[in-house]
Amino acid sequence: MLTGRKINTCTVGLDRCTCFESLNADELELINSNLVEVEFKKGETICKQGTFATHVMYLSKGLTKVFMEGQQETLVLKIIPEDNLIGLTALFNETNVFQYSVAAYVDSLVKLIDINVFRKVLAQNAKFASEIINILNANTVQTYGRFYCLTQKQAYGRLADIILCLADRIYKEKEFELLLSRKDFAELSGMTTESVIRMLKKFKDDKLIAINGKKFTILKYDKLQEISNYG
Amino acid sequence: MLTGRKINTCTVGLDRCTCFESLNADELELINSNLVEVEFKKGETICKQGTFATHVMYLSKGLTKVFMEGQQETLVLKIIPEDNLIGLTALFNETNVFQYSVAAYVDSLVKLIDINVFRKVLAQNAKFASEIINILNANTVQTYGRFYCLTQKQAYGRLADIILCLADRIYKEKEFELLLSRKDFAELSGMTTESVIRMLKKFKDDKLIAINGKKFTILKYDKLQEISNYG
DNA sequence: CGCGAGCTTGACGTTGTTCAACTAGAGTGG
DNA sequence: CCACTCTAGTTGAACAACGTCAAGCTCGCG
Repeated sequence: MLTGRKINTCTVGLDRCTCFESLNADELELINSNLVEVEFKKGETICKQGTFATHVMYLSKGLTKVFMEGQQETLVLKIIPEDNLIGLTALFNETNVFQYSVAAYVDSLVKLIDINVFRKVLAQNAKFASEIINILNANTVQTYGRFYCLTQKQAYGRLADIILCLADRIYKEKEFELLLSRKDFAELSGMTTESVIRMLKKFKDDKLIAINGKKFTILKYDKLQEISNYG
Repeated sequence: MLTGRKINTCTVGLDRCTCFESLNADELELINSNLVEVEFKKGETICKQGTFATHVMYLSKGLTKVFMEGQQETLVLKIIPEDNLIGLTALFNETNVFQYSVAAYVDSLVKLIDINVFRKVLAQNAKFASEIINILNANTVQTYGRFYCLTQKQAYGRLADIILCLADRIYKEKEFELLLSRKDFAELSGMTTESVIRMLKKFKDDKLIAINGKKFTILKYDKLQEISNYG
């Protein structure tokens, strides 16, 4: 049986990351003096699967996707909204290589923190380390949820899921301007562009949502929720 | 493009966990004096999704699966072999509740470590915390791999994958006695029992593997690898 | 010897993909 | 201001991969 909270596809990390609050002045200074802020345009790659990880990143503005690239298929692991850390997984691992790529869905601002500085602070501040463990665990739980959805739910359920997720956790409005192309949207829900379009149309015909170009409006939240739960 | 290492379904955590080596005598003593060892029979539930997490567990003997239970579907997140920690995800999270269940594939021995004691040691020993972060990250990377496989590869690829994984990482032999039922095996490869059987038969007919009841022998490792990569 | 759980097989259905064609809108250059 | 192109979006028909269902089989065990 399911636990109280429903499993959903929505993998967006924490609402915002507060871990830096446990650093003392010196540590903050150390981090800040080894930090560069970089702007990425919509669509640009922020980090590339297989490259050497030299920085931990903090997304101060924008929206990004974390994804794995295979021969032809790509899998979106999660989406990361503002005020979250990116690339923690590369912190400690044998290879020091990014296991995934990150790309900007919209114009984004990223702070690059030297990975060794980050490690140093981790090694000397157990409170901070605990916070990081906290973040990693929250991420893992989210990923498990998405994993479940993408493998066990069928397409209508996944689509309903993603729509609710975007409304609830990204835009925080029942009506929103989807910044993604149909292709990106399809990738995110783990299906083909054609399928997304057909299913969106079905939702539209059934009056569950209204679509006007890129503008989405959720009309029957409960019904979508039901579809998402049912599978 | 894929990075050098192939993505595979094999989610088995670290080969063995060495994190306790970074504890000092007092800390070890603290952990050990708050530790109970429990035996679980094959099939028994070690921890249940939705219950309150009171312990971190260490699997000293056996083989277990970590899985999420939905309405009817269940998803195996990973399998955990001997000498690995279980339930780290529950360490810090708002709800303190297990997001997944764990069950024994075979008779297993589990050490239960009081979660608060574990937290205490974490908070005072940054080196230990780093080790734990290391483990969490290794787990995450493994899970991402499995996530990719289960969503992007088709059934033959997944099956080939699992067989190779069991041979390489669990049994460490090209010939092994599968301890799982066909049903468990199907669940692990993310398909139905019937499909597993049909596909195993195909592999057998193609002389890629030999099957004798529960005994599996890999005949053409390279070919299986190819199928696993291709999808 | 007979029972039952797990295993195996076949026929059939469903879901979602693939492929190919068509449309609409956004820029571009004459 | 109008072709012209290019890309994203949309639609339909055919198809493939797996799942479902129902039936039979096997083997260990009482």
